[in-house]
Amino acid sequence: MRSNTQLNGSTRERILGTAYQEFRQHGFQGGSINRIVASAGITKGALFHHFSGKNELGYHVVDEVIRPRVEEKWIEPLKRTDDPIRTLRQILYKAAETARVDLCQGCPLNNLSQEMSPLDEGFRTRINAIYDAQRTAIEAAFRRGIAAGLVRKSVNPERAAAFIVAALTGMTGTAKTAQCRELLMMASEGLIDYLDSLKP
Amino acid sequence: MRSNTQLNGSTRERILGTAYQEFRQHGFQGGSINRIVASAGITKGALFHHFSGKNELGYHVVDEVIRPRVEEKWIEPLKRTDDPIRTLRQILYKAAETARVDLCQGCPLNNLSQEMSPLDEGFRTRINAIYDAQRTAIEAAFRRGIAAGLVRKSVNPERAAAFIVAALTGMTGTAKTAQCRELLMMASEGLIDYLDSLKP
DNA sequence: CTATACATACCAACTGGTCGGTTTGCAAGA
DNA sequence: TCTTGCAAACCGACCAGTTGGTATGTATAG
Repeated sequence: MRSNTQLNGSTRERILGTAYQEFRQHGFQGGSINRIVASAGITKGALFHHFSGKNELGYHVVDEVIRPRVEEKWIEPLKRTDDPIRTLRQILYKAAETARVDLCQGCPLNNLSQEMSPLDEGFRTRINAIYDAQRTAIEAAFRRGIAAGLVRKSVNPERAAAFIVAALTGMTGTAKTAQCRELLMMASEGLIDYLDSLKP
Repeated sequence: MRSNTQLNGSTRERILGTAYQEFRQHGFQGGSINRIVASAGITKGALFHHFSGKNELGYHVVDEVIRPRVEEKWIEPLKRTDDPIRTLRQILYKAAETARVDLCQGCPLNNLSQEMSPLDEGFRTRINAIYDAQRTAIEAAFRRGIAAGLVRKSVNPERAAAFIVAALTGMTGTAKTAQCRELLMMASEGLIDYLDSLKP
C-alpha cells in the first residue's frame, strides 16, 4: 500500500507543502515539527529521513516552495517587458485581487525574511537571493524602458529597483498589520504615483 | 541593601529593558522568559509578580519601550513642521547615521509587527496604533505643507502618508535582509526622489 | 541481499507558568 | 523610639507539556 505516497504527491512534497503552511501560519520558530508530521499524516521518521533538521527543512521550503511562487508572480512578468511601469502596474492590480488571503498572513517571504534574517545566515542568504533576483529584474526592465523611450533618461534604474522592492514589501507588511484592504489600495496608489513620476 | 533595585532603575523597568532586547534579538516567540530573568539578574517570581504572562510582558514592551522611541524619532519632528518633505529628509539622514546597529536587527517595531500581527490581536492593535499615529502625523504635516505652499495641491495627503510609512518599513526590512548599508542608502534616495516629486 | 523509505518508541532539554515561603518597606500605635 | 502589623516585592524549587532530534525496527522495491 504505497497509496497516498504516490497519489497525493511524494511524501517529500507533502512535507514541504505542509511545512510551508505551518511556517506561514506560526512563523519558523513558532512552527512545530510535531504539528507538521501530524497534519501531513506522516511520522517523524519520514520527515527526518528526507530532511536532516528543522533548519534544513526551512531552507528547502524557501528554495522549492516560496522562490518559484515569487518568481512566477513578481519576477517573470518583468523579464520580457520594455515598459516596466505598465508591467508593475499590472502586477500590482493582480496582487490586489488575491490580497484577501494574503492580507491576514502577509507575504510568506517577507514574514520569513523579517523573522529569520537576523538569526540564521542560511535563511538570510537564500531569502536575500530572491529579493536580489527581483531587484535585478526590475533594474533590467528599467534599462530597457529607458532605451525604449518609455522611462525618463534621468531615472537611476538601480535606485528605483531598490526603492520599489522595499516599498512593495513594506506595503504588504503594513497592510497585514492594519488588516485593512483600503490601506493596501491607498499605498498602492502612492506607488503608482511614484511610478508615473518616472515617465518621460 | 535595596542596592540595584533603585540604583539601576526599578525591577520593573529592568525587566522591560531586558525583555525588549531579548525580543529584539530572538523575536517574541523565540524569546525566552528564562533567559530574560537570567540576564536581568532577577527571578521568575519577580517577573510574574509584575507581569501576568509572556504576552502581557510583550504588550508592555510595545507600549512603554518601543512606542516612545518611535514617537521621539519618527513622529514628534513631524508634528510641528510645515515642510514635511524637508523634515522627512532630515529624519532619513539621522536614521541612516544610526543604521549601523539597526542594519543587523532591523526596526524592532517592524520585526514584532511582522511576527506577531497575524498571531495575536493584542499585539496587532498595539502595533498598528503606532503606525497609525505615524501615518496621521505625516498626513497632517502634508496638509500644512499644502497650505503653506510647500507641497503641490494635487497631492493626496492620506495616500502619501500610507505610501511613505510602507516604504520606510520596507526599506529597513530589505536592508536588514541584505545586511547592506548601500542598499539602504539607495532606497532612501529613491524615497527622496518620490518626496521631491511632490514639491510644487 | 541490500538500500531506501518509512514507523515507533523514546530522549534530554527547555518551555511558560505556579506556588508556598521569605524578605523588605512603611505606617500606625503605644 | 520601639514594636507590631501588613502588604508588596521577591525568591527558587517545582510542574506538566512541548520542543527538536535519535535509535531501533520493519517492510518493500530492485
